[in-house]
Amino acid sequence: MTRIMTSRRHVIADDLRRQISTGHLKAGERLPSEAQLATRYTVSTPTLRGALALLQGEGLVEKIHGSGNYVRRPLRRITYVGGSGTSPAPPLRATIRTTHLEAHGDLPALLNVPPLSPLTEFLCVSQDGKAPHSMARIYVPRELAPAGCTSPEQLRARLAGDRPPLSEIQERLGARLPTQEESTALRISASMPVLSLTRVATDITGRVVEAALIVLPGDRADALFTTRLMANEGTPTE
Amino acid sequence: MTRIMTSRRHVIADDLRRQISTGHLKAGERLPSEAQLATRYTVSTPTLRGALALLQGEGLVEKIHGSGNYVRRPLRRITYVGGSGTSPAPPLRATIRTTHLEAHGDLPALLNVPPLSPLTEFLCVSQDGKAPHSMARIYVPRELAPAGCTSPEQLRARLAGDRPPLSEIQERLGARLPTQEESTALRISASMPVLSLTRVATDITGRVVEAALIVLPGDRADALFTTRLMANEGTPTE
DNA sequence: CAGTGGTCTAGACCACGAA
DNA sequence: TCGTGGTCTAGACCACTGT
Repeated sequence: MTRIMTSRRHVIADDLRRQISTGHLKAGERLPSEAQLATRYTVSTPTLRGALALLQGEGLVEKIHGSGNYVRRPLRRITYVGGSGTSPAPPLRATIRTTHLEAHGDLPALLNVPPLSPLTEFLCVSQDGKAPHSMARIYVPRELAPAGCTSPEQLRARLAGDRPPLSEIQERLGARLPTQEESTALRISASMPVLSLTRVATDITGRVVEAALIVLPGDRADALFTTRLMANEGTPTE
Repeated sequence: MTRIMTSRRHVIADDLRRQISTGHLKAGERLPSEAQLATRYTVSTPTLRGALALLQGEGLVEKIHGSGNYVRRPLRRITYVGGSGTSPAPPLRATIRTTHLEAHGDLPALLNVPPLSPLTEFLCVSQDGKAPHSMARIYVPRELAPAGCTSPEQLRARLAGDRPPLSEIQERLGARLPTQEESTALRISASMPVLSLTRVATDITGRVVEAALIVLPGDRADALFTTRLMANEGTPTE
């Protein structure tokens, strides 16, 4: 149908894509300046920038203002494993910032606490080498987060003791474009989708122990859920 | 930081967004032509189109080539419920096309069958009123899909009888931009992310009974997974 | 400072949709 | 056919990065 959609930027993008995939342009390498490329392809700069925007949207090229366009290094994929109540990827370094705040916005409903009740937030940015790989905000009722807890792992370990055990983990996933903050933190273009994950953990008393808002870059992350069915599946009557 | 990013298209987009949210521009209504809007805001057409592209990316505006820009109707959200082995949304009408083909590409690995083995594909596009809401390709080994089965539900019902019961459902989710086919079928812009879901159902003999590739539009769909934990959670020694 | 990308202009021409 | 959006040009000027 609309298959002959061969605008100039697509032709140029195809050519650059080929040069990248054949190793003619190597990972990390800087591309010629946009002006040079525009001359080479005999197009105007907006057209050439359109071609680069396509590649940027595919995660093949990273633009750095004032510096140039760079071929992105191939990225290790990460898989978020659902249902376990643990954060994205164990073997990654993470930068954690702890903040005390009061429940506002969606948080009271998420955590099932009154508005303005005290919470502790852990802002975690996990790294894989130099590249950021995920960003998470973890919220915990403050009384469950003893002072001195600087990471959710510490917290979980400390809570494992005399607290009622967890009973349910609910995870909601969506796809959207990143906020400006997210695209900066994850070093992705504003047009790269992110997998947005909201995880709520409830203990057997029905109390919400933790809510996590996790953002994973769409070009190198996915989420995996495995459900084992018991031998009682007769008619799944909704 | 880069908070003073007030380019013209952002100013224009903000103004149009406000007009939409205040009802000054009503849902379904056609916006003035791009030329008129460009004159009104005293910008060039590429700049105005940049503003519309922002709104389009947010799902507020739908462009129809040759016809105009329209305010999108507010959309009913749909939630895919994971772990149940059923397709997106029961109360929606679906258009189904059945095709016979041979396993190729990723399908042999997904279904754990030899390449070129016969499969049946169900292409399901579910509708909510006039708006498409999801798109799914469901693959079944052909010997499990008796002729006359024209829908996965029929199929499931027919298989419920003497077949070994299901034992595991694995669901992998990612966020990405739609293919051209998907953006057309789902009537979303090419820059609107989709939630991509791959579901594989295995029976207790280890045989893959069904693989489904499901695409949900990011602006009106999410996926929900609920995990009930048994009382054996000691130390998650991962 | 020089070089880079970011934004914008004021047109032009083409492709599509509806009457 | 005519009005719509889609693409493109050949510049201009601003903002950022690195030396």
